[in-house]
Amino acid sequence: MTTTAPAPLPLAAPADGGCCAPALTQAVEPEVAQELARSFKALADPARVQLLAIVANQPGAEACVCDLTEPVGLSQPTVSHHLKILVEAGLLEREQRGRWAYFSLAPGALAALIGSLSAATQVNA
Amino acid sequence: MTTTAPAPLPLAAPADGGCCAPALTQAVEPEVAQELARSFKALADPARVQLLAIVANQPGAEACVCDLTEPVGLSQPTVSHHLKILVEAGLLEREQRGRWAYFSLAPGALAALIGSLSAATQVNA
DNA sequence: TCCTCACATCGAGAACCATCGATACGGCGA
DNA sequence: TCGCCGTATCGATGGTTCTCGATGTGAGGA
Repeated sequence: MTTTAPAPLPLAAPADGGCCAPALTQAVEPEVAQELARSFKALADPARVQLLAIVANQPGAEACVCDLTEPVGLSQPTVSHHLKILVEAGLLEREQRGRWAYFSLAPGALAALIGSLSAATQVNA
Repeated sequence: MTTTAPAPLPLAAPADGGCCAPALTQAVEPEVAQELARSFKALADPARVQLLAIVANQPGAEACVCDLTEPVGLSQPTVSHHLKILVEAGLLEREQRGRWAYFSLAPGALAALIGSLSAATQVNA
């Protein structure tokens, strides 16, 4: 499970810092940051953004690999590789139907990711 | 400007595809996808997510480099490097005050990014 | 004026990632 | 059963990025 729940985001205790401000030692748990970064890494490639958008805009919001190879202009193994990354990030879902593999948006995954990001960067002055 | 406006997201004309579905040739302009990926790449590192969260949670929502080096556990040049990437992505703003450099969240940048992502992946069946 | 401090830049080394051709796997029709 | 077709996996390669120590730069204070 890559897209973890938003979580309470526990703030670490502030320490009397150094030069200019007290500065809290941590704002988010390193694990949370790593999890967020892992999800964003899945979106950090133009091809994967395109794949996600194409799948979302397909009638029925699903597509098989043969529909995706041509639009992104990449070879079939490369597209398969990107799709695997998106599935592992929890952003896409894969369904084998006959000899075709259909990919669809994982419902709520993007919303959860956005929620976690918003929670982590919410200003509490 | 890295975080471009959400844009109308023009859908390309569908072409009679191959095996399973008609398949539109493109769902987002390659430029838009590249721009989105560029922004997400800035968030695709745990250190940068932590930096963003720490800055956001500082009193006044701003911090200088010396406040950030220790919490993320990286050397000062590395932190400076990450901060530069975040600034270039439009997520942070830098203000030189005396001999300290203060970093703060760029207002609206994250919201714009989320908006673009949502627009690109919105299902229009 | 000189020294100190905060930060940025440089150069190098290691790790990671995107991409491809070749190939393996599994379902389906003949 | 055999061959075909759609996908996934493998191995290699070139480019990117993360990280550090060393060094440069510019502002403040003595």
